[in-house]
Amino acid sequence: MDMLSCVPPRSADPQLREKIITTAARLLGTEGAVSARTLAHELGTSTMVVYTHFGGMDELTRQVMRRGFDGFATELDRGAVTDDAVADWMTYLWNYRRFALREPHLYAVMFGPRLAAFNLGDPGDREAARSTFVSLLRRIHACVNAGRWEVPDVTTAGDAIWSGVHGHTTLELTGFFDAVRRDPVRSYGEILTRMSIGFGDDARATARSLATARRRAGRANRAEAASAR
Amino acid sequence: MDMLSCVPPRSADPQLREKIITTAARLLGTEGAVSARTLAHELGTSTMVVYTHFGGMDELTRQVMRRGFDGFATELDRGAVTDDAVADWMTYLWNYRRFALREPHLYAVMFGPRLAAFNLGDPGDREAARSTFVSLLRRIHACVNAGRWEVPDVTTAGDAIWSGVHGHTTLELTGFFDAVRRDPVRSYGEILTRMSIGFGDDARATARSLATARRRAGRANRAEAASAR
DNA sequence: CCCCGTGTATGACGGCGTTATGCATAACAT
DNA sequence: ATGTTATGCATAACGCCGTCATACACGGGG
Repeated sequence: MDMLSCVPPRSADPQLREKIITTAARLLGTEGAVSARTLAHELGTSTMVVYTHFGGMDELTRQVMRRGFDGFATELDRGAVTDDAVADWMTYLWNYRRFALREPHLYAVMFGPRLAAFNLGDPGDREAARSTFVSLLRRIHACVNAGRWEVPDVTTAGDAIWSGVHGHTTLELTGFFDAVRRDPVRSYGEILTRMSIGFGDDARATARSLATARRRAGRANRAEAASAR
Repeated sequence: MDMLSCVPPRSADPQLREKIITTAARLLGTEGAVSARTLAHELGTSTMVVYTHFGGMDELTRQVMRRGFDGFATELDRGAVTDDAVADWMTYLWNYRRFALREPHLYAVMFGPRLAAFNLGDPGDREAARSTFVSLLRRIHACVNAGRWEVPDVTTAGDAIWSGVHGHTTLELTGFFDAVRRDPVRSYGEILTRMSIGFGDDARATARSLATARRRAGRANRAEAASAR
C-alpha cells in the first residue's frame, strides 16, 4: 500500500470509474439511496470495484456530490444580469429552490450531515462549493452597487441569506409544508422580501422585484416541465 | 397479532417502558446514536424489549423526540415578556439556538428527516411541535401589537423566521462555520436583524433590541455553564 | 394442580459497509 | 518466448444494524 496516496490508486479502466459515478448518481436520483450492493448489481460487477476505485462509499458519494455542485452552479447562474439587481438576486434563489426540489437526494448529500466532511476535504471540493457561495455574494454586491441595499458585511449577509433558503428548502424537502397544508412558495417569497427590505430596499421596489423574479421562475419551471415531457 | 392496534400492547411493567425511553435519550445525547443492541446492553436486557414495548425503533425514537419537544418548549419560553417585544422575540430565538447546540442529536431527531413521519403521526405529537410554533407566533403578534412590526400574515412570517433559524442551526451543527472560520453568532444576529427591519421595525430600535437580547443570551449561557459545572 | 397468557431471551434472517483471500489477466524483464 | 510481478475483480466472510420466529419462564384463573 502506498502510504502517501490519499487518492485511491489509478485504475487501468477509467471508463469503469466514470460509469460507477454516473450510475451511483442515477441510483441516488431514482431510488434515493445508493448501497455498494445495489450499485454492484446494477453494474454487473462485485462490490469490490467501489473499493479499488474509490476506497469506500464515502469517497464515491463525494464524487457524486462534486458532480452535483457542477450542475448546481450552472443552474444557479441561469438567468442573466439585468438592471433589477434585487430581482436577479431573487432569481438566483428561486433557481436554488428549483434545483433542490428537482434533485432532493442529491441536495441532501450536498448539504446534509456530510457537509462537514466535505468542508474538511480536498481544496478542489471546497472550491466547488465556495464558488456557488461567491456567486451569491456577487448578487448581493450588485444590489449594493445599484443603491438598493446597504450591507455592512457581505459575507455575513450571505450566511444569513443562505441559512434562510437552506432552512426553507430542508423543511420543504422533509414534507413539512405538505403536512401543515401551507404554500411553500408564499413563505419562500416572504424570506426574500423581508431580507431585501431588511437590507434597506424600499418595500414597494422589493415587491416589484419579487413579482419579476417569480415571473422568471414560472417561466423556468414551465421550460423544465416541457423539457421533461 | 392485533390488527387494529397501531399502539403497541400495554406493558405490564410501565417502569421498564419509562426506563427505556430515558436510557435511549441519554445514549442519544452522549453517544449520538441509539441502536437496539447498545440500548439492550445498557439496560441489561435483550433487544426484544424494544419490540414488546414500542413495536420497533421508530416508535421509540418518536417517544424520545416527544420528550425532546417538552424540554424544547420550556427552554424556549424561558425569558419573561417585557416591554421590548422585539428583544423578547430575539431572546426566544437565541433560546432556540442554545437548545440545539446543547442537544445536537436530539435536535437532529426532532427536525431531521423524520420530521415528515412525525407530522403524519398521532395528533399528540403534532400538538407537541405545533405548540412551540404557536409560541413563536405569539412573539410575532407581540411585535405587531407593540407597533414595531407590520405583518400581513403571521403564519407566513413564522414559517420564514423558522426557516432562517432552522437553516442556520443546521449549518452550524454540521460544522460549517467552524470549517470556514466564521462567527455563527454574527450571522445569527444578522438573520434576526434583517428580519426585524424587514417587518418594518426601525433599524436603530432593532439594533438596541438585539443588544438587549444578546445580553440576556449571554446571561443564560453563563448560567447554563455554571449549572453544568 | 393444571393451563394459558404474557413478557423476555435466544438465535437467526436479510441488509449494510468493509475487507482478507484467491484467481485471473496484463505488463514487464530476461 | 518465457518467467515474474503487479493489478483488478470475484468470492466469501466479518461485524454492524433492525427485526422477528421460536422457546422458555413465570404469574393468575379455571
